Amino acid sequence: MRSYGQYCAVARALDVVGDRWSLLVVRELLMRGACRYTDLRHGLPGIATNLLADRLRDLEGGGIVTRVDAPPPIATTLYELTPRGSELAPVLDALGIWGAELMAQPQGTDEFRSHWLAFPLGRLTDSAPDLPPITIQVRTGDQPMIVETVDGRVRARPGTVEHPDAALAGPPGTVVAFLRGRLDLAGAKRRGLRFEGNKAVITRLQPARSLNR
Amino acid sequence: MRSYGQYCAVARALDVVGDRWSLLVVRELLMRGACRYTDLRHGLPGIATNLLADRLRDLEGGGIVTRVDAPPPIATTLYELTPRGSELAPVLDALGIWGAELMAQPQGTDEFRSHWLAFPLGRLTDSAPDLPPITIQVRTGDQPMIVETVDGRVRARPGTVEHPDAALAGPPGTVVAFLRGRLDLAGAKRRGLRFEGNKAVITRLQPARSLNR
DNA sequence: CAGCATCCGCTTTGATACTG
DNA sequence: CAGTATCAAAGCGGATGCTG
Repeated sequence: MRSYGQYCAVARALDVVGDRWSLLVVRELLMRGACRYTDLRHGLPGIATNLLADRLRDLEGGGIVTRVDAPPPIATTLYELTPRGSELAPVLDALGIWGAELMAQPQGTDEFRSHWLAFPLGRLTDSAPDLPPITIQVRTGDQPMIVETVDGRVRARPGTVEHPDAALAGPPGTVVAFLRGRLDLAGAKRRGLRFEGNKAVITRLQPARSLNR
Repeated sequence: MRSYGQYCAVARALDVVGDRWSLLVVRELLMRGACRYTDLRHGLPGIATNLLADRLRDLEGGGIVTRVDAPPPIATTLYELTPRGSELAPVLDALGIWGAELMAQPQGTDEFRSHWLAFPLGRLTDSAPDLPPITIQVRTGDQPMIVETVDGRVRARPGTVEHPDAALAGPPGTVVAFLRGRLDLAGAKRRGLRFEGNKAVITRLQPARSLNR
Protein backbone atom coordinates (compact mmCIF):
# COMPACT_ATOMS: atom_id res chain seq x y z
CA MET A 1 0.00 0.00 0.00
CA ARG A 2 1.09 3.45 -0.79
CA SER A 3 1.94 5.23 2.48
CA TYR A 4 -0.32 8.03 3.62
CA GLY A 5 2.83 9.95 4.49
CA GLN A 6 1.45 11.20 7.77
CA TYR A 7 3.21 11.17 11.12
CA CYS A 8 0.14 9.83 12.92
CA ALA A 9 -0.29 6.47 14.61
CA VAL A 10 -3.57 5.71 12.87
CA ALA A 11 -2.19 6.54 9.45
CA ARG A 12 0.93 4.47 10.10
CA ALA A 13 -1.19 1.53 11.19
CA LEU A 14 -3.23 1.81 8.01
CA ASP A 15 -0.02 1.97 5.99
CA VAL A 16 0.55 -1.61 7.14
CA VAL A 17 -2.93 -3.14 7.37
CA GLY A 18 -5.09 -0.68 5.45
CA ASP A 19 -4.96 -2.50 2.15
CA ARG A 20 -8.05 -4.22 0.89
CA TRP A 21 -8.28 -7.77 2.31
CA SER A 22 -5.37 -7.32 4.73
CA LEU A 23 -7.43 -7.16 7.90
CA LEU A 24 -9.58 -10.05 6.74
CA VAL A 25 -6.47 -12.18 6.31
CA VAL A 26 -5.60 -11.28 9.90
CA ARG A 27 -9.15 -12.17 10.94
CA GLU A 28 -8.71 -15.65 9.46
CA LEU A 29 -5.42 -16.23 11.18
CA LEU A 30 -6.74 -14.89 14.49
CA MET A 31 -9.82 -17.07 14.40
CA ARG A 32 -8.32 -20.23 13.02
CA GLY A 33 -4.67 -20.11 14.02
CA ALA A 34 -2.03 -21.30 11.60
CA CYS A 35 -3.50 -21.91 8.14
CA ARG A 36 -2.52 -23.36 4.83
CA TYR A 37 -2.89 -21.23 1.72
CA THR A 38 -5.95 -23.21 0.70
CA ASP A 39 -7.56 -22.78 4.10
CA LEU A 40 -7.10 -19.05 3.79
CA ARG A 41 -8.67 -19.04 0.34
CA HIS A 42 -11.63 -20.96 1.68
CA GLY A 43 -12.05 -18.57 4.60
CA LEU A 44 -11.79 -15.54 2.33
CA PRO A 45 -14.44 -16.16 -0.32
CA GLY A 46 -14.13 -13.61 -3.08
CA ILE A 47 -10.38 -13.01 -2.88
CA ALA A 48 -8.39 -13.49 -6.04
CA THR A 49 -5.58 -15.97 -5.56
CA ASN A 50 -2.90 -13.57 -6.74
CA LEU A 51 -4.17 -10.99 -4.25
CA LEU A 52 -3.97 -13.48 -1.42
CA ALA A 53 -0.39 -14.23 -2.38
CA ASP A 54 0.34 -10.49 -2.55
CA ARG A 55 -1.24 -9.78 0.84
CA LEU A 56 0.62 -12.63 2.50
CA ARG A 57 3.87 -11.24 1.14
CA ASP A 58 2.98 -7.73 2.30
CA LEU A 59 1.92 -8.90 5.74
CA GLU A 60 5.06 -10.98 6.05
CA GLY A 61 7.11 -7.92 5.12
CA GLY A 62 5.19 -5.88 7.68
CA GLY A 63 5.99 -8.34 10.46
CA ILE A 64 2.37 -9.45 10.86
CA VAL A 65 2.59 -12.95 9.43
CA THR A 66 5.25 -15.63 9.34
CA ARG A 67 5.61 -18.55 7.01
CA VAL A 68 6.32 -21.86 8.74
CA ASP A 69 7.36 -24.98 6.90
CA ALA A 70 5.39 -27.63 8.69
CA PRO A 71 6.93 -31.12 8.81
CA PRO A 72 5.01 -34.22 7.66
CA PRO A 73 2.21 -35.24 7.90
CA ILE A 74 1.22 -31.65 7.00
CA ALA A 75 4.24 -31.22 4.74
CA THR A 76 3.31 -27.79 3.52
CA THR A 77 3.87 -24.20 4.52
CA LEU A 78 1.62 -22.71 7.15
CA TYR A 79 0.87 -19.06 7.69
CA GLU A 80 0.72 -17.81 11.22
CA LEU A 81 0.42 -14.49 13.02
CA THR A 82 3.50 -13.10 14.69
CA PRO A 83 3.08 -11.72 18.23
CA ARG A 84 2.89 -8.29 16.65
CA GLY A 85 0.17 -9.55 14.35
CA SER A 86 -1.78 -10.98 17.25
CA GLU A 87 -1.78 -7.53 18.81
CA LEU A 88 -4.23 -6.55 16.09
CA ALA A 89 -6.92 -8.47 17.97
CA PRO A 90 -8.30 -5.32 19.66
CA VAL A 91 -8.60 -3.66 16.25
CA LEU A 92 -10.57 -6.59 14.87
CA ASP A 93 -12.64 -6.69 18.05
CA ALA A 94 -13.54 -3.03 17.78
CA LEU A 95 -14.41 -3.40 14.10
CA GLY A 96 -16.47 -6.48 14.87
CA ILE A 97 -18.41 -4.76 17.62
CA TRP A 98 -19.09 -1.78 15.39
CA GLY A 99 -20.00 -3.99 12.46
CA ALA A 100 -22.30 -6.18 14.55
CA GLU A 101 -25.02 -3.57 14.05
CA LEU A 102 -24.84 -4.24 10.34
CA MET A 103 -25.55 -7.94 10.80
CA ALA A 104 -29.24 -7.23 11.36
CA GLN A 105 -29.58 -6.72 7.63
CA PRO A 106 -30.18 -10.24 6.38
CA GLN A 107 -27.49 -12.38 4.89
CA GLY A 108 -28.71 -12.06 1.31
CA THR A 109 -26.12 -13.44 -1.06
CA ASP A 110 -23.27 -12.95 1.39
CA GLU A 111 -21.01 -15.90 1.94
CA PHE A 112 -20.73 -17.41 5.39
CA ARG A 113 -18.20 -19.65 7.10
CA SER A 114 -18.93 -21.39 10.34
CA HIS A 115 -15.70 -20.43 12.01
CA TRP A 116 -16.69 -16.76 11.74
CA LEU A 117 -19.06 -17.54 14.61
CA ALA A 118 -16.08 -17.30 16.93
CA PHE A 119 -16.23 -13.52 16.66
CA PRO A 120 -19.79 -12.67 17.72
CA LEU A 121 -19.96 -15.57 20.18
CA GLY A 122 -16.60 -14.77 21.73
CA ARG A 123 -18.21 -11.59 23.03
CA LEU A 124 -20.53 -13.66 25.21
CA THR A 125 -19.85 -14.76 28.76
CA ASP A 126 -21.22 -17.54 30.91
CA SER A 127 -23.35 -15.90 33.60
CA ALA A 128 -23.10 -19.03 35.80
CA PRO A 129 -19.46 -20.10 35.50
CA ASP A 130 -19.70 -22.24 38.65
CA LEU A 131 -22.27 -24.58 37.13
CA PRO A 132 -21.01 -27.38 34.87
CA PRO A 133 -19.82 -26.03 31.52
CA ILE A 134 -22.23 -25.83 28.58
CA THR A 135 -21.75 -27.62 25.28
CA ILE A 136 -23.92 -26.65 22.31
CA GLN A 137 -23.79 -28.23 18.88
CA VAL A 138 -24.33 -25.60 16.20
CA ARG A 139 -24.94 -26.48 12.57
CA THR A 140 -24.92 -23.47 10.27
CA GLY A 141 -22.58 -22.73 7.42
CA ASP A 142 -19.96 -25.06 6.05
CA GLN A 143 -19.08 -27.19 9.04
CA PRO A 144 -20.52 -28.20 12.42
CA MET A 145 -19.27 -26.15 15.36
CA ILE A 146 -19.12 -26.73 19.07
CA VAL A 147 -19.98 -23.73 21.23
CA GLU A 148 -18.87 -24.25 24.79
CA THR A 149 -18.14 -22.35 27.98
CA VAL A 150 -14.69 -22.41 29.51
CA ASP A 151 -13.95 -20.48 32.69
CA GLY A 152 -16.86 -18.12 32.17
CA ARG A 153 -15.97 -17.42 28.57
CA VAL A 154 -17.60 -18.71 25.43
CA ARG A 155 -15.59 -20.43 22.70
CA ALA A 156 -16.58 -21.74 19.30
CA ARG A 157 -14.53 -24.41 17.57
CA PRO A 158 -15.15 -26.84 14.71
CA GLY A 159 -16.28 -30.33 15.65
CA THR A 160 -19.14 -32.52 16.77
CA VAL A 161 -20.01 -33.79 20.23
CA GLU A 162 -22.00 -36.80 21.37
CA HIS A 163 -24.49 -35.44 23.88
CA PRO A 164 -24.63 -31.64 23.75
CA ASP A 165 -26.83 -29.67 26.13
CA ALA A 166 -28.52 -28.25 23.07
CA ALA A 167 -28.34 -28.57 19.29
CA LEU A 168 -29.09 -25.67 16.94
CA ALA A 169 -29.34 -25.34 13.21
CA GLY A 170 -30.66 -22.75 10.78
CA PRO A 171 -29.52 -19.60 9.01
CA PRO A 172 -26.42 -18.00 10.52
CA GLY A 173 -28.11 -14.70 11.31
CA THR A 174 -30.88 -16.44 13.21
CA VAL A 175 -28.51 -18.71 15.09
CA VAL A 176 -26.33 -15.80 16.20
CA ALA A 177 -29.25 -13.55 17.11
CA PHE A 178 -30.74 -16.35 19.19
CA LEU A 179 -27.50 -17.21 20.98
CA ARG A 180 -26.91 -13.54 21.69
CA GLY A 181 -30.38 -13.23 23.19
CA ARG A 182 -31.63 -10.86 20.53
CA LEU A 183 -34.33 -13.29 19.47
CA ASP A 184 -36.41 -15.49 21.76
CA LEU A 185 -36.98 -19.11 20.86
CA ALA A 186 -40.34 -18.50 19.20
CA GLY A 187 -39.04 -15.60 17.13
CA ALA A 188 -35.94 -17.53 16.13
CA LYS A 189 -37.99 -20.54 15.07
CA ARG A 190 -40.08 -18.25 12.90
CA ARG A 191 -36.79 -17.26 11.26
CA GLY A 192 -35.74 -20.79 10.59
CA LEU A 193 -34.12 -21.98 13.80
CA ARG A 194 -34.22 -25.67 14.60
CA PHE A 195 -33.65 -26.31 18.27
CA GLU A 196 -33.34 -29.41 20.42
CA GLY A 197 -32.29 -29.77 24.00
CA ASN A 198 -32.21 -27.69 27.15
CA LYS A 199 -33.51 -24.16 26.62
CA ALA A 200 -32.19 -22.97 29.97
CA VAL A 201 -28.53 -23.19 29.01
CA ILE A 202 -29.02 -20.50 26.34
CA THR A 203 -30.02 -17.95 28.95
CA ARG A 204 -26.69 -18.45 30.69
CA LEU A 205 -24.99 -16.77 27.73
CA GLN A 206 -24.81 -13.03 28.28
CA PRO A 207 -23.11 -10.23 26.33
CA ALA A 208 -19.77 -9.13 27.75
CA ARG A 209 -19.40 -5.58 28.94
CA SER A 210 -18.33 -3.25 26.14
CA LEU A 211 -14.78 -2.06 25.58
CA ASN A 212 -13.81 0.87 27.75
CA ARG A 213 -13.03 4.25 26.28
CA MET B 1 -16.22 0.32 -1.94
CA ARG B 2 -17.06 -2.97 -3.42
CA SER B 3 -18.60 -5.19 -0.75
CA TYR B 4 -16.66 -8.19 0.47
CA GLY B 5 -19.89 -10.15 0.29
CA GLN B 6 -19.29 -11.90 3.59
CA TYR B 7 -21.78 -12.32 6.40
CA CYS B 8 -19.22 -11.32 9.03
CA ALA B 9 -19.25 -8.26 11.26
CA VAL B 10 -15.65 -7.30 10.47
CA ALA B 11 -16.21 -7.60 6.72
CA ARG B 12 -19.42 -5.58 6.93
CA ALA B 13 -17.66 -2.88 8.90
CA LEU B 14 -14.94 -2.74 6.28
CA ASP B 15 -17.58 -2.54 3.57
CA VAL B 16 -18.46 0.83 5.07
CA VAL B 17 -15.16 2.24 6.32
CA GLY B 18 -12.56 0.07 4.62
CA ASP B 19 -11.96 2.36 1.68
CA ARG B 20 -8.69 4.19 1.43
CA TRP B 21 -8.88 7.50 3.38
CA SER B 22 -12.26 6.73 4.97
CA LEU B 23 -10.99 6.07 8.47
CA LEU B 24 -8.69 9.06 8.28
CA VAL B 25 -11.65 11.29 7.45
CA VAL B 26 -13.32 9.88 10.56
CA ARG B 27 -10.12 10.55 12.51
CA GLU B 28 -10.26 14.21 11.51
CA LEU B 29 -13.89 14.59 12.48
CA LEU B 30 -13.34 12.76 15.77
CA MET B 31 -10.36 14.88 16.73
CA ARG B 32 -11.56 18.23 15.50
CA GLY B 33 -15.33 18.01 15.61
CA ALA B 34 -17.38 19.58 12.82
CA CYS B 35 -15.15 20.67 9.93
CA ARG B 36 -15.38 22.60 6.71
CA TYR B 37 -14.28 20.93 3.50
CA THR B 38 -11.12 23.00 3.51
CA ASP B 39 -10.31 22.07 7.09
CA LEU B 40 -10.60 18.42 6.16
CA ARG B 41 -8.28 18.90 3.20
CA HIS B 42 -5.74 20.55 5.46
CA GLY B 43 -5.97 17.77 8.00
CA LEU B 44 -5.62 15.11 5.31
CA PRO B 45 -2.44 16.06 3.46
CA GLY B 46 -2.07 13.94 0.36
CA ILE B 47 -5.73 13.37 -0.40
CA ALA B 48 -6.96 14.30 -3.86
CA THR B 49 -9.80 16.75 -3.67
CA ASN B 50 -12.16 14.61 -5.73
CA LEU B 51 -11.46 11.67 -3.46
CA LEU B 52 -12.34 13.74 -0.40
CA ALA B 53 -15.63 14.68 -2.03
CA ASP B 54 -16.21 11.02 -2.91
CA ARG B 55 -15.45 9.80 0.60
CA LEU B 56 -17.69 12.38 2.18
CA ARG B 57 -20.52 11.24 -0.06
CA ASP B 58 -19.83 7.59 0.74
CA LEU B 59 -19.62 8.24 4.47
CA GLU B 60 -22.81 10.30 4.34
CA GLY B 61 -24.52 7.45 2.53
CA GLY B 62 -23.19 5.03 5.14
CA GLY B 63 -24.66 7.06 7.98
CA ILE B 64 -21.25 8.05 9.36
CA VAL B 65 -21.20 11.73 8.44
CA THR B 66 -23.83 14.43 8.15
CA ARG B 67 -23.69 17.66 6.26
CA VAL B 68 -24.84 20.68 8.25
CA ASP B 69 -25.48 24.07 6.70
CA ALA B 70 -24.02 26.39 9.28
CA PRO B 71 -25.60 29.84 9.58
CA PRO B 72 -23.52 33.05 9.36
CA PRO B 73 -20.88 33.96 10.40
CA ILE B 74 -19.64 30.57 9.21
CA ALA B 75 -22.07 30.51 6.28
CA THR B 76 -20.81 27.27 4.82
CA THR B 77 -21.54 23.60 5.09
CA LEU B 78 -19.93 21.71 7.92
CA TYR B 79 -19.24 18.00 8.05
CA GLU B 80 -19.89 16.24 11.29
CA LEU B 81 -19.96 12.69 12.62
CA THR B 82 -23.32 11.12 13.31
CA PRO B 83 -23.70 9.24 16.63
CA ARG B 84 -23.09 6.07 14.66
CA GLY B 85 -19.92 7.61 13.24
CA SER B 86 -18.72 8.57 16.70
CA GLU B 87 -19.02 4.94 17.70
CA LEU B 88 -15.99 4.32 15.51
CA ALA B 89 -13.83 5.90 18.22
CA PRO B 90 -12.83 2.52 19.71
CA VAL B 91 -11.72 1.37 16.27
CA LEU B 92 -9.54 4.44 15.82
CA ASP B 93 -8.27 4.03 19.38
CA ALA B 94 -7.26 0.44 18.79
CA LEU B 95 -5.56 1.33 15.51
CA GLY B 96 -3.80 4.24 17.17
CA ILE B 97 -2.53 2.08 20.01
CA TRP B 98 -1.29 -0.55 17.58
CA GLY B 99 0.24 2.07 15.31
CA ALA B 100 1.95 3.88 18.18
CA GLU B 101 4.75 1.31 17.96
CA LEU B 102 5.43 2.54 14.43
CA MET B 103 5.96 6.13 15.59
CA ALA B 104 9.41 5.29 16.87
CA GLN B 105 10.63 5.34 13.29
CA PRO B 106 11.43 8.99 12.75
CA GLN B 107 9.11 11.37 11.00
CA GLY B 108 11.14 11.57 7.79
CA THR B 109 9.15 13.32 5.12
CA ASP B 110 5.81 12.52 6.74
CA GLU B 111 3.42 15.38 7.16
CA PHE B 112 2.33 16.39 10.64
CA ARG B 113 -0.59 18.37 12.04
CA SER B 114 -0.65 19.60 15.58
CA HIS B 115 -4.16 18.44 16.30
CA TRP B 116 -3.07 14.84 15.73
CA LEU B 117 -1.43 15.15 19.15
CA ALA B 118 -4.85 14.61 20.67
CA PHE B 119 -4.55 10.92 19.89
CA PRO B 120 -1.32 9.87 21.60
CA LEU B 121 -1.76 12.37 24.44
CA GLY B 122 -5.36 11.41 25.05
CA ARG B 123 -4.03 8.03 26.20
CA LEU B 124 -2.31 9.72 29.13
CA THR B 125 -3.81 10.29 32.55
CA ASP B 126 -3.02 12.71 35.36
CA SER B 127 -1.54 10.65 38.17
CA ALA B 128 -2.33 13.42 40.71
CA PRO B 129 -5.82 14.58 39.76
CA ASP B 130 -6.34 16.20 43.17
CA LEU B 131 -3.54 18.71 42.63
CA PRO B 132 -4.33 21.84 40.59
CA PRO B 133 -4.69 21.02 36.89
CA ILE B 134 -1.69 21.23 34.59
CA THR B 135 -1.45 23.49 31.56
CA ILE B 136 1.35 22.95 29.05
CA GLN B 137 1.97 25.03 25.95
CA VAL B 138 3.18 22.83 23.09
CA ARG B 139 4.59 24.22 19.87
CA THR B 140 5.15 21.61 17.22
CA GLY B 141 3.54 21.31 13.81
CA ASP B 142 1.26 23.85 12.23
CA GLN B 143 -0.32 25.53 15.24
CA PRO B 144 0.27 26.01 18.97
CA MET B 145 -1.56 23.57 21.20
CA ILE B 146 -2.58 23.58 24.85
CA VAL B 147 -2.18 20.29 26.67
CA GLU B 148 -4.07 20.28 29.93
CA THR B 149 -5.45 17.94 32.55
CA VAL B 150 -9.18 17.81 33.24
CA ASP B 151 -10.57 15.43 35.85
CA GLY B 152 -7.58 13.13 35.67
CA ARG B 153 -7.61 13.00 31.89
CA VAL B 154 -5.32 14.73 29.42
CA ARG B 155 -6.69 16.85 26.61
CA ALA B 156 -4.99 18.63 23.74
CA ARG B 157 -6.63 21.57 22.00
CA PRO B 158 -5.44 24.40 19.76
CA GLY B 159 -4.64 27.69 21.45
CA THR B 160 -2.17 29.66 23.50
CA VAL B 161 -2.13 30.38 27.20
CA GLU B 162 -0.52 33.17 29.21
CA HIS B 163 1.37 31.41 31.99
CA PRO B 164 1.61 27.66 31.34
CA ASP B 165 3.25 25.32 33.84
CA ALA B 166 5.63 24.37 31.07
CA ALA B 167 6.30 25.24 27.44
CA LEU B 168 7.65 22.73 24.93
CA ALA B 169 8.75 22.95 21.35
CA GLY B 170 10.64 20.74 18.93
CA PRO B 171 10.01 17.90 16.49
CA PRO B 172 6.68 16.14 17.00
CA GLY B 173 8.22 12.74 17.66
CA THR B 174 10.44 14.14 20.38
CA VAL B 175 7.65 16.13 21.99
CA VAL B 176 5.33 13.13 22.12
CA ALA B 177 8.00 10.72 23.33
CA PHE B 178 8.92 13.16 26.10
CA LEU B 179 5.34 13.79 27.20
CA ARG B 180 4.68 10.05 27.20
CA GLY B 181 7.72 9.49 29.40
CA ARG B 182 9.61 7.52 26.77
CA LEU B 183 12.42 10.06 26.72
CA ASP B 184 13.87 11.85 29.73
CA LEU B 185 14.57 15.56 29.55
CA ALA B 186 18.22 15.16 28.64
CA GLY B 187 17.50 12.63 25.91
CA ALA B 188 14.69 14.71 24.52
CA LYS B 189 16.86 17.81 24.44
CA ARG B 190 19.41 15.85 22.47
CA ARG B 191 16.62 15.15 19.99
CA GLY B 192 15.67 18.77 19.61
CA LEU B 193 13.33 19.47 22.52
CA ARG B 194 13.18 23.00 23.85
CA PHE B 195 11.77 23.12 27.36
CA GLU B 196 10.88 25.84 29.80
CA GLY B 197 9.05 25.69 33.07
CA ASN B 198 8.30 23.14 35.75
CA LYS B 199 9.76 19.73 35.01
CA ALA B 200 7.75 18.07 37.76
CA VAL B 201 4.40 18.47 36.04
CA ILE B 202 5.53 16.20 33.20
CA THR B 203 5.97 13.27 35.55
CA ARG B 204 2.32 13.56 36.53
CA LEU B 205 1.38 12.36 33.05
CA GLN B 206 1.17 8.57 32.97
CA PRO B 207 0.02 6.12 30.30
CA ALA B 208 -3.54 4.86 30.73
CA ARG B 209 -4.08 1.16 31.24
CA SER B 210 -4.49 -0.66 27.97
CA LEU B 211 -7.81 -1.66 26.45
CA ASN B 212 -9.25 -4.83 27.90
CA ARG B 213 -9.65 -7.93 25.86
C1' DC C 1 -12.13 31.57 -2.00
C1' DA C 2 -14.88 27.24 -0.77
C1' DG C 3 -16.61 23.18 -2.81
C1' DC C 4 -16.70 20.46 -5.76
C1' DA C 5 -16.54 18.00 -11.02
C1' DT C 6 -13.77 16.47 -15.01
C1' DC C 7 -10.06 14.58 -17.29
C1' DC C 8 -5.98 11.64 -17.68
C1' DG C 9 -2.08 8.56 -16.63
C1' DC C 10 -1.02 5.12 -13.52
C1' DT C 11 -1.73 1.45 -10.08
C1' DT C 12 -4.51 -1.95 -7.93
C1' DT C 13 -7.94 -5.25 -8.15
C1' DG C 14 -10.65 -9.27 -9.84
C1' DA C 15 -11.38 -13.13 -12.80
C1' DT C 16 -9.50 -16.69 -15.12
C1' DA C 17 -6.00 -19.64 -16.90
C1' DC C 18 -1.99 -22.02 -16.20
C1' DT C 19 2.25 -24.50 -13.86
C1' DG C 20 5.55 -27.25 -10.66
C1' DC D 1 -1.69 -27.82 -3.09
C1' DA D 2 0.40 -23.53 -3.68
C1' DG D 3 0.96 -20.50 -6.00
C1' DT D 4 2.37 -17.44 -10.89
C1' DA D 5 0.78 -15.17 -15.37
C1' DT D 6 -2.23 -12.48 -17.93
C1' DC D 7 -5.43 -8.94 -18.86
C1' DA D 8 -9.64 -6.07 -18.49
C1' DA D 9 -11.93 -3.10 -15.29
C1' DA D 10 -12.03 -0.27 -11.42
C1' DG D 11 -9.88 2.87 -8.28
C1' DC D 12 -6.47 6.35 -7.16
C1' DG D 13 -3.56 10.63 -7.53
C1' DG D 14 -2.61 14.89 -9.60
C1' DA D 15 -3.84 18.74 -12.31
C1' DT D 16 -7.08 21.71 -13.82
C1' DG D 17 -11.57 23.90 -14.59
C1' DC D 18 -16.05 25.39 -13.22
C1' DT D 19 -19.60 27.68 -10.20
C1' DG D 20 -21.67 30.42 -6.41
